[in-house]
Amino acid sequence: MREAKKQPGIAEVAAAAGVSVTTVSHVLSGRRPVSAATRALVETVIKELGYRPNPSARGLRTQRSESIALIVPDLTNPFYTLVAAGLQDVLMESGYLLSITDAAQPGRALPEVVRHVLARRVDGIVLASYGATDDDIASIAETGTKLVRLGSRFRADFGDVVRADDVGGMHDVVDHLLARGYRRIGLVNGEYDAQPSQMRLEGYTRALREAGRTADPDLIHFGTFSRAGGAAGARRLFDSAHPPDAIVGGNDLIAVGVMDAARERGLAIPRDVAITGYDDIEAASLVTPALTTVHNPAREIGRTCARMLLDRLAGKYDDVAREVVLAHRLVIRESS
Amino acid sequence: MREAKKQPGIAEVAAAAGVSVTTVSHVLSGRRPVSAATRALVETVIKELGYRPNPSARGLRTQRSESIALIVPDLTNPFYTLVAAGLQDVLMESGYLLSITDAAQPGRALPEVVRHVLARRVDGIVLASYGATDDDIASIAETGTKLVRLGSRFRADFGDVVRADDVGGMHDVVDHLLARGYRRIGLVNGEYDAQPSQMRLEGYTRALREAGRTADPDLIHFGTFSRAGGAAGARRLFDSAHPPDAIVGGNDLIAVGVMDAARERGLAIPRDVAITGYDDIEAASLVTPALTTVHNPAREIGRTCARMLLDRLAGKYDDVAREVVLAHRLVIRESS
DNA sequence: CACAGTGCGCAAATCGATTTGGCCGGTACT
DNA sequence: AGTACCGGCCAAATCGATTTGCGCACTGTG
Repeated sequence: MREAKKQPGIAEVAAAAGVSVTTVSHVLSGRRPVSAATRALVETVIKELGYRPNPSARGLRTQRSESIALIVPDLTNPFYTLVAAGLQDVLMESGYLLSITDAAQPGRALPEVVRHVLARRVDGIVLASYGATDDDIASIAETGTKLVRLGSRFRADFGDVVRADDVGGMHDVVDHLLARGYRRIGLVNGEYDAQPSQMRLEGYTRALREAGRTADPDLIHFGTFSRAGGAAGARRLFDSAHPPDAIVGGNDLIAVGVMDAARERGLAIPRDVAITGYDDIEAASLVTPALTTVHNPAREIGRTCARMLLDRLAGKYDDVAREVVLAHRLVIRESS
Repeated sequence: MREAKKQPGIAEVAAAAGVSVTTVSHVLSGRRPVSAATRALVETVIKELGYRPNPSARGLRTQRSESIALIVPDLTNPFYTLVAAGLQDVLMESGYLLSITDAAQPGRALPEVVRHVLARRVDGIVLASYGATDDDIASIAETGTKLVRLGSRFRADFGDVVRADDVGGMHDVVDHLLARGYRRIGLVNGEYDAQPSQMRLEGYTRALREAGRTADPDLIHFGTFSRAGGAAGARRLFDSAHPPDAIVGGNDLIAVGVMDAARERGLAIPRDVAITGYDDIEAASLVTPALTTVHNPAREIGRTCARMLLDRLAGKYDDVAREVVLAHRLVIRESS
């Protein structure tokens, strides 16, 4: 452990360059013109000394932390890691710090997490957690922290929204199954009050309706967006009076759980029962048989969130909230 | 978008409580005694006003940011997300902010990432990237930023190290394969200069040696810690003069790639060839056949790193660097 | 009664940047 | 020639907390 060398401050730079601290600040921020000669001089001095402005001092004065927070329901869900990577793509080159928190742990529920990041005075929040209540959103809004929500229903007073076209995606899945001749199509979904669940349900029922069929409530199950949740839901469907010949999962993790359950029952996939997922996480192509699913452009979603947040922080778009809907893509593999 | 309400400062709190800002600060920090009555008064006022100290102001004065950074080679590797979750477990309750960066993107290589987090004056860094050079480490050390390295070889002047017992883990895997009667055991490993690669190689060769056999260099391959890398390495081994009857992968992702390659060749697992992984990520239990692997206590590793960093920041242990080695556990499934 | 000791609170300096008002010399315009 | 303007720089105020030296009032002791 070597000893810490004291980092130079703006005053040292100014002294070494023979100018005032004001001038140094101006060449850094470009808020006022500086002659080319002076600018060059200051810049070389900065480089020589390895000067980096102290973010605390800057933040104190500007009332900005140049950091944004990502709040996800579950960090181990690969979909969200990809979103995080996409955010990082954009944020790092803008010098922003990205902090990532999941609200999946006991004692680390959403209100706590929100308090935590608000206490740190982040400039913006990307909120991907369905369980968010109006109170959660309100507590963010009243601090003036910019907010972009992921995959939620748009509300003008709740900030921007970035989401994929879940309704359309699920519609495509069901269409595909119908085209393949499956007739009793069940749905094992995630949390009932989660927005993605609702939108995927909507796509499912709409596709059935447009095909002149109607959804059988016995074949619709809500649980959690997890492998265990999928297995539990599938068992219930398999045990019903008229078991399904196809099950669409609310996401890929659920679909994997459905596969577990199908195997327990000795059902062959896709002969006895077809199974589909949603998101197209890495694991979707790993399982056997490979999972038919809908590709969700997670990384692009992350990038889009970052750009919207940066635009907002730059004062663009004034106060009109926006909604961006990204395209999906059906990926047909072996499970259907 | 509601309008921002101005957050109260310490001065408002002091005024409302009828005391000086000093006193408020003292009840917050406990650095000097405050009478019980005053303390109670101040605390209720703080709660009423919803006061939160401004981290920039505090950081400016204390020269601490109360934030730490995690740098991983690849955020989409589930092992690292679990480490991140473990860090978060410990850090959040201490009020620290965790920022997570991967160094996997073009234009986002390790030196850049290190510069980025150092510019943000984080208090500590958890570095999980093998590719770290001495220069990278030195640039961290000279800023006085505390460092904990993950899975690297211990060096007293490079800060603390937390790692799993990779040598022992791989030893167990090979022992297990030998016990099952496999005789030509190949190794498809990750990056040659990565520490985990080296330690896993060591466990592999040592186990063979102790069994009175010697490692055949034709059966050892270095590539990348990824699915594609695993497939490529396995193809080479399968094409060699005396192909292996078992392949141990440097990690689970590699093992999955090896499976891909085995399937291409029409080899049955584990009859024609046994395959093992390392880390025990979620996907290891998803693939068919389920993967024999070594459970790596990722979350616990993350927690341990966080505790060590916090201890260091609290000034414990002075300057003596420590190494913590965590236990592993062989998980036998269907692929061997 | 005087004096040392102690618990508690205040005023002011400080951290390192940004930002604003103003000064100075030179150019353009009338 | 006089006035107005402007580019380029500086000095000083400011952001919101922490920290230090000091003073006040009260207690216990010789």
